[in-house]
Amino acid sequence: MVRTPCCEKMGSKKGPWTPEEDQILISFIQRFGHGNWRALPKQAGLMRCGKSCRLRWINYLRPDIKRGNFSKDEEETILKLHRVLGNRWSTIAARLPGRTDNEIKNYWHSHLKKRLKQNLISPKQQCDIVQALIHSDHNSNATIHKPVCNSTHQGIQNHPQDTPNFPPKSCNESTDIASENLPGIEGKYETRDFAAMEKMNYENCSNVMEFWYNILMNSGNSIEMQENSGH
DNA sequence: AATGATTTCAACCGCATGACC
DNA sequence: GGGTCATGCGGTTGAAATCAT
Repeated sequence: MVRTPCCEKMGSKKGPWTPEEDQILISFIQRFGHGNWRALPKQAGLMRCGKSCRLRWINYLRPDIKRGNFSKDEEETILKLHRVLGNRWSTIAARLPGRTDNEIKNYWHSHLKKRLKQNLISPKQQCDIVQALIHSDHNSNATIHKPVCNSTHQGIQNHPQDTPNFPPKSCNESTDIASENLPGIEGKYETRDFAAMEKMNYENCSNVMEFWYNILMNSGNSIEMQENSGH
């Protein structure tokens, strides 16, 4: 399949945004919103492609962007979530209000990456993180985010791309699992999440906690665990 | 002060996915 | 069912800033 380019290559400006361009984009979005990014630059009178406008808005111009240094709490949150989720920056960003996936990704590569190797956590700690995720989701009515199946029995240390045979070849169809079939879990699953689920057999799990824990541990076996354990 | 090395981060690129026709 | 479009995501790049010598 031949894809058309996301924007006209000819005449589309690249490189750093000027304050004037920023102002045009902000004014336009404040007046008309951003229903169609592809059409936006033409309508707003910007010599940029829609993709560039979208990125500029999301990563820099949005009014709710929190700028400045990361707090200790934010740092810890990123570290913990990364252990569970891997390089799923947008999922991590969703839990840090005002921070963008790009910002977190940059911060990770420039500041936090070095700490990863010397800071592996135990399965018990992973379990704690999963509990925290689930409880925060229950409290906020947010969607439970899906960790990737890339852990080892030593604790999660690999990224998906570092994991051989991941995702499994047998799970290549894009299968959505409706929330009604997965009590306690909202939303759809990505293919690789389904792959993880297929591996550990969801039916063997008695609760959400166990389900996530099994995914994290990349285990085909059920484990004994009670939701809210330790409380 | 000069300069080369390293770090930071905004922006770009290519790919995946879902929606629509 | 297949093609196209629109969007979102993660990886990468490269210019600017900062640091070390």
